[in-house]
Amino acid sequence: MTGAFAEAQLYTIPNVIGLNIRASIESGQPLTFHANYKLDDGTERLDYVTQDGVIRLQRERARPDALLYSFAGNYTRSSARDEIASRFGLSHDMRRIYSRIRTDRFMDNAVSSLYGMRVTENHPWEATLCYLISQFNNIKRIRGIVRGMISRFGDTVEQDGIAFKLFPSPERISKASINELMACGTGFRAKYIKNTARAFSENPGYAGMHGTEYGELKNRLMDLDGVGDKVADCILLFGYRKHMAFPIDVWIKRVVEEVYFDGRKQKISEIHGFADRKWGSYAGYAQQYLFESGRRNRIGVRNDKGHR
DNA sequence: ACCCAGGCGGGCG
DNA sequence: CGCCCGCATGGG
Repeated sequence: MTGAFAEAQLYTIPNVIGLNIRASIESGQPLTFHANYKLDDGTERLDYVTQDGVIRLQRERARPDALLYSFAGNYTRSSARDEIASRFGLSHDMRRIYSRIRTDRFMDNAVSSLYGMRVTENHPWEATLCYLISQFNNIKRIRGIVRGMISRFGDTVEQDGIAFKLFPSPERISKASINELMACGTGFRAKYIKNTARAFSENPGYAGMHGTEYGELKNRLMDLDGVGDKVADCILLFGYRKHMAFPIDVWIKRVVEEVYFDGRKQKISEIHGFADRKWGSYAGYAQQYLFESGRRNRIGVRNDKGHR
């Protein structure tokens, strides 16, 4: 895909201060599963597809506050810029967010080491498909499955004689057979994916429920096949900009128990209550720093002798 | 061989 | 409600 952009015109988004692209796309968010990131000789390059087209970003070491971009597919110069600005949360008030989540030494450290990492804003269907696949799975394999689904089921777009596969639509996924879905490595999740894709394609309203209140939207999402408490919170946080959502997976559970409860086991409901009291409407941002910091430092992971 | 992975649905008490 | 179990698949 990279070569196709060699002669494409680059546009500029100026005054982007303190965006950590790498941490934002390597921290288990939807772009982790299908974006391509490279750092060569001080230049960062990133490309990813949506249902609408292809986005390519570039940033040079000598101009760290300028995001350069190009696009293909159905994007225009301004719609591509809007996609990038929302995707990377360029309007997020990071000073306020950091002042609310730097509640203790661990969070202070996490913010320092991951400074500039954003909670990205992704399309609801994209987030839903990614986190349906994520359940009882690992990040490397999730990447393979999501990429496989893009190459098998994504619409083809041509630009300057080069073909691209876009992010697959719920319509196309709902029409795939269970066997076709299994062939991508989805395993027991194939039925969830097919049923939930059908729900999205039969009810286009799912794509535009950003205004619905958190609790009500969570209930709606948990009606979908394969969407439980954790996947719903991921969709709310990464797909609907609900920054109070606090997805609790095995990593978050371990980190919270280790850092805040001296290693004592806590119920999921207790951790939800703790996060809500401690970080409130910024809990989702706190979660993202807890998750990535805990994962990088393997907080609470036991070795083969059963010791910590 | 064994363990684990950004969990969930169904069945049971 | 809460708890427990099976679940596809591949990597360490």
